[in-house]
Amino acid sequence: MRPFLQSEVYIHDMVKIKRSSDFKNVYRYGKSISNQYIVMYYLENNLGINRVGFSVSKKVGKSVIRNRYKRLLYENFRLLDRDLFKGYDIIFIARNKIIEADFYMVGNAMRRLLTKSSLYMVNK
RNA sequence: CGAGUAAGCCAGAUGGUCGCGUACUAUAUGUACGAGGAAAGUCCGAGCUCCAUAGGGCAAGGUGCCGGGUAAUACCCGGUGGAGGUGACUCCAAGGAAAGUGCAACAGAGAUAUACCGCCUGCCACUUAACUCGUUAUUAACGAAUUAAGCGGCAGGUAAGGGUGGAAAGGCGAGGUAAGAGCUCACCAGCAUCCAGGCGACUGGAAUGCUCUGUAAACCCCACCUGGAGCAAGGUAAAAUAGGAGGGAAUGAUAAGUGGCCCGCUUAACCCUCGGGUAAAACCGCUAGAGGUAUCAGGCAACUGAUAUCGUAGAUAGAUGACCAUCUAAAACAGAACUCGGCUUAUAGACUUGCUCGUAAU
RNA sequence: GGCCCCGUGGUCAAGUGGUUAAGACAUCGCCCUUUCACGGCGGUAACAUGGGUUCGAAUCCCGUCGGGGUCA
Repeated sequence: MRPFLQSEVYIHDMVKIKRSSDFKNVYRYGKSISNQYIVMYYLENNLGINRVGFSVSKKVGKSVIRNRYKRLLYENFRLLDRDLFKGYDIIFIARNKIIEADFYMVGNAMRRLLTKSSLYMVNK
């Protein structure tokens, strides 16, 4: 795994998972949790920061649709990231039913998953 | 006013808060720029890169009225012919079936030539009728010959008519004939030759000759075009047990490049020497290009030329989003991935212009 | 992103212009059996889609849609 120095990390920067091996690692060893719109995988990474990846299957729609829901997932995660415990790799996978949801419904679904997985600092 | 037809244009805007990619700098509360008309399908054509500076032959594939435009095209423009529409106008893979081969199910007598029915002629047999002759005889009977009609058979002529079929030997009329037939004639249709016009497709005209099924998005013939692969090409640095560099041997046989085959070309192996520890990433290619806009000139037009002016994405888990306010309600199809020219397909709503037809008024 | 292949009943599939689209499994009904299975008889059910060529198209040509493979 690539060395990642602590000094490069800014507090509110979003770090994305880019390597195929990282994705496979999370899928293989991480825990999964889901609801009707989203599937979430998460795994401790011992880096002190959160890294996030998004995946939208071709079955969801054409490229415009897929890009839009990736952005909606990204934007919602960006708004929630500051209230999360740090040190996890998280992957969100959109399910087919997500095309029925708008921005707020995606955000609520994501918040419920993060609360259920105890990553969300509710009391802050 | 209504209906229609053709062409063009836009593809939410403005403001605020948070956020993303690239470039730059004075390095931070920074500045600038940041998806489409189809970015799509990947159907054509090119640039570019590698393989011979892309070579020869066969095969295979594509295009297919004519002329022009273009880097090129299967695209575009103008024309010809055909089809549709009252019209504006639209559509057409539109060479050759008279070079040859194949196929044409079922139906039908017969499918590229036929003779089933029918019509006509001749011969034979039978029946009937008429008339004549002979024998017996009162009418009448029998026999023979001739003629006519009918039915049947045989031989021949015919392609008018029948009914099938997508298609049946050019159409229709008259003459003609035993019956018929382009057999002959008039008109019409088509083909060949000729003359005139046009760069040409083709158009017009007279005479002579001829009458030919369809199918080439069946094989084929003719004319023209096409070498293969694709930015995951390819290169730089780095690099192994498989990769690289240098030198030698060999010019046979083998393998690879070469992705239809053969020839040709290039490289490799076989030996010796050098150097070297990572597994999937980094960088280049990567955006200024057959570019856009305006004016003038040429051209019916597509387009071309000159001048001026503009600066316009470059990601690599892949950059444009979220929310609020106003515009009546912000919504259609849809996301660059090397680039460009076309085609095809998808598309809410809004706008502009030309033309045609109908109705009414003047 | 590039390149290529394939779509025939519920499933597997034959069919390369011509009569009603072959067959197997599955399914439905009847018979057989005390019942089930096996077996026998019969039925339902399809050329992805839109055009074109042709007298005639699952087949030939073009477009669209869907599915799959491959290339570092």
